[in-house]
Amino acid sequence: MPDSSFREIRDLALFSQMADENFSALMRGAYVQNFPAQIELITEGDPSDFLHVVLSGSVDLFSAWNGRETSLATVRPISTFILAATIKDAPYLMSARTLEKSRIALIPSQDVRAVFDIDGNFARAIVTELAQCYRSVIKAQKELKLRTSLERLANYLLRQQRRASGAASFDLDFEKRRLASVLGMTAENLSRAFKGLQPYGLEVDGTRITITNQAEFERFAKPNPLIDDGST
Amino acid sequence: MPDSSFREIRDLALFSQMADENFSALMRGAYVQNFPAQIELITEGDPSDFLHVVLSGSVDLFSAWNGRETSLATVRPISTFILAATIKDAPYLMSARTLEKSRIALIPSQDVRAVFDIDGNFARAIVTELAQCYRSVIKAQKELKLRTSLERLANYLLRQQRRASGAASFDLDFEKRRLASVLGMTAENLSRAFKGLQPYGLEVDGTRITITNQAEFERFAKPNPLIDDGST
DNA sequence: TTGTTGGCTTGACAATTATCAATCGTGGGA
DNA sequence: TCCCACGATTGATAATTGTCAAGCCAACAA
Repeated sequence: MPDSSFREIRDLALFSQMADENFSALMRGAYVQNFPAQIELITEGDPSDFLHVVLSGSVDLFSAWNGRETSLATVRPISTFILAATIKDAPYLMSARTLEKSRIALIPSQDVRAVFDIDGNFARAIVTELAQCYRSVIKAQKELKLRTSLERLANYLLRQQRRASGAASFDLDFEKRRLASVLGMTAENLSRAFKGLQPYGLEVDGTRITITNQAEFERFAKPNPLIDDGST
Repeated sequence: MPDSSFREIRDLALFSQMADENFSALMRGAYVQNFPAQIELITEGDPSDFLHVVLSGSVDLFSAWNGRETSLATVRPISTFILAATIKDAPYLMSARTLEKSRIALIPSQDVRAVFDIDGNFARAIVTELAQCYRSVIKAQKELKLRTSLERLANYLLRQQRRASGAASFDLDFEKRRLASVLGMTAENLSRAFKGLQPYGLEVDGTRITITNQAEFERFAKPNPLIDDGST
């Protein structure tokens, strides 16, 4: 593994506090690989052989049942995914595929578990990470059960706006078909939802979003930190 | 705190491996309290002052937004809740209320965090617990996004049947109004969903459920371990 | 016993969301 | 340049789910 990747991973909160020798032990069995777009990295139900770290590009976590499919999350650099499966030595609950050309580090799960058992700092960092992940999913669950599709879209746009430094105009960061799946609706409905938000101060031009009436838009969306705040 | 409660808590996987002195430190600040039914124990948004342990009775975790409310989970003895908020020292994402008369142990969150920092075994046990919780929510999320209300009910009944030792007849363990909320539908729709499952081999008499045609019922429900298995 | 309460059910209707088919528009390859 | 592929959009329609109002029924208290 090249030193730069090594460094990037070490700087993650998950790995930054662990002992040098343990980090080295983890990296010994690890390797970095470049994947083209649209490659299925893992399949739900498979045993969790590797902890994955997205170094560049992006990855879609999704799941299928009975012929249907839904996107559950998008992983962007630099962060890990399927940590819980790795720790529990349990099968993946989600599949993963690259959305674009991506560089991914693979760390053998058994090494992660071994180091987890001997390195208290690593164990504590994992706790923080898992608690964060858990709370994110709870928020997603609340959003899905408490909001209509129009409200979910409106609040998603507000979150996206904040990520894009808060300006009235910003771009969607992935294709609408996938956004629809993430928000739990069909692509057709997403199209209509964009239309449905226009009376509340929204303009859409392709992938370009403009919130023309911030106050009115927020009055409709009713964002709530206990659902929409990414950090806490 | 009475010795018996002490013992029950110590036997939880979360606490069983930690050092005696650390467990004692945790218990020093803890106390047990009896609550009547329908008492709101915590409110979402409040700071997480205590880790809660349900010793007897049962607790409903729910959330509200914009006048709507939904049940997210039910906690039964003996287990903890709001562990993630306690660890992260972040506000509760869910409210909690007793469903019946309940005995609950309260452990100051700051003590939990303090011991977490010094006891590696405790930290590791927390990881296991959080990973478990995380995977449970992911499964709930998949169920909600991939299944219709009829399918959710059918699979819920199969899970309930397994919990009740697998016999064809068994009882619902909570009122239908709450079941509806847990499954993400209205009480009226739940009523119709029960009717809608009759052609697939279901009989309902009040709270008494009988699956008259197990094979046909499962053919409809299509249970999947990656959504419906409680353990993994 | 009678009356009341609260949960459950039912029917009629409305809103939301999905499905299907067709069309539009853009960007890349021949 | 033209054509194709693919995602996005639109319209028509159907399925699903929610809302509102009324009625049913069992538990409970007076």
